[in-house]
Amino acid sequence: MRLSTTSYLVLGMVALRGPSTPYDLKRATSRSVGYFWNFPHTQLYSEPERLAAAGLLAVDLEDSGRRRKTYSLTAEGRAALQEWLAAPTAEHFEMRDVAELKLFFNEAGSPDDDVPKLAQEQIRQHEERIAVYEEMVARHGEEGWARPRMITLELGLEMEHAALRFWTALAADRIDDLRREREERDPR
Amino acid sequence: MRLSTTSYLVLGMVALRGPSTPYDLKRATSRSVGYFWNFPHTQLYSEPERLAAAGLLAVDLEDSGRRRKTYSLTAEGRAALQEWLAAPTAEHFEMRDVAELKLFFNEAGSPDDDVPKLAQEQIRQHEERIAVYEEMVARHGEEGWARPRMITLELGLEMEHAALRFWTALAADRIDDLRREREERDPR
DNA sequence: CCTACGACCGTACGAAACGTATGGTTCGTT
DNA sequence: AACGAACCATACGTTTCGTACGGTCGTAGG
Repeated sequence: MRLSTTSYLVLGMVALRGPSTPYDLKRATSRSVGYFWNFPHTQLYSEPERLAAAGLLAVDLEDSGRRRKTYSLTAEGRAALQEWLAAPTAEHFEMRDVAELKLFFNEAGSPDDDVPKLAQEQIRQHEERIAVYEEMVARHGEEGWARPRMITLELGLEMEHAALRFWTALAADRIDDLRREREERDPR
Repeated sequence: MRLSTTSYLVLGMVALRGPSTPYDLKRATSRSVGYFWNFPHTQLYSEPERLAAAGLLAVDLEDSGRRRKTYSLTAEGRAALQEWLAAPTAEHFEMRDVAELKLFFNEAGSPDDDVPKLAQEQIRQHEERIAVYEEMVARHGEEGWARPRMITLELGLEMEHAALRFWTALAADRIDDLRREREERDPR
């Protein structure tokens, strides 16, 4: 069976947390690995099933109430995970940034300049995300998270600051442009 | 009909370039907007068809040889694009970074430390991408590309540098760690 | 010319991912 | 005990994905 990156995400999560239900994974991923590997939560129900069918996870199902399924790592699962971790990674990260797209197409048809609004909102987004990350750094620092997991927050922060710098500078530029235009129309 | 971001990407591209075939779009996007909105090239054959059916693009098909279809923007298409450009953008960018995932899961099961290799390769990737972007800045500067399109390159560069800084520092840290371990085992 | 070959171009198709919408479960409150 | 809010699980129709194949064109050598 063909394993996707999301498959390994599931294996990795179960490896880190021990036996987990899909909902456990959902909560755990939504505030960690979900930030740099985007996916819909329904994958966390279907994917473990596939992995169990392939013998990489073991299922333990509770037959009353919520009918929770608890998945745990098999030896094969652990081996597959390690193999993936050890394998070379040629991929560059992939991005999907609507705001940047809009910026790119900006004067393609828009008579009025939508960029300042766009920049404003992006600045808000990135500041908010930075706050989230910093809060996590503080909290998990206390909790003594393992190094590799802490460190990914640093990368997140670097990226966010880069984006924030960009949109901030862009907004400033636009304001300068506008002032300059105004001065040209009506000098002094 | 429901328009996706990719739909607007197509509309935007046709708006910028004028009448285009899917293959034109493929070449044009692969070295520009494709860097911050990832998608498979087959979309550039199916999506314009959908847009044409919705009246947002007009088709002109050549009936011999390659049976090329040339799409151009209709008034409705232009209106849809402008509406989208003017609409507020709440989204934060989305990322998919395999390397970061591997870093996150690192000691989850790996007896040997795969991080230095991982970092090494990521450094290579990002340096390469930076070179590509800088080459584009130089070339398109001469060609007099419009401002908004030039400026997205800046964001790309900011992001790449952020990632590069991160992986470089990480690699340096690891080397320090290893030296420290070695010294502890065999002081002096 | 004519043919062969490599690069260019287009699309079909099966598999996977997506995301919404729905319905059941649990728990705390009154 | 009845209710409501938050919690949890999944079904299902739609879209996206990516590979793999087949046709077309330029060109270079015969």
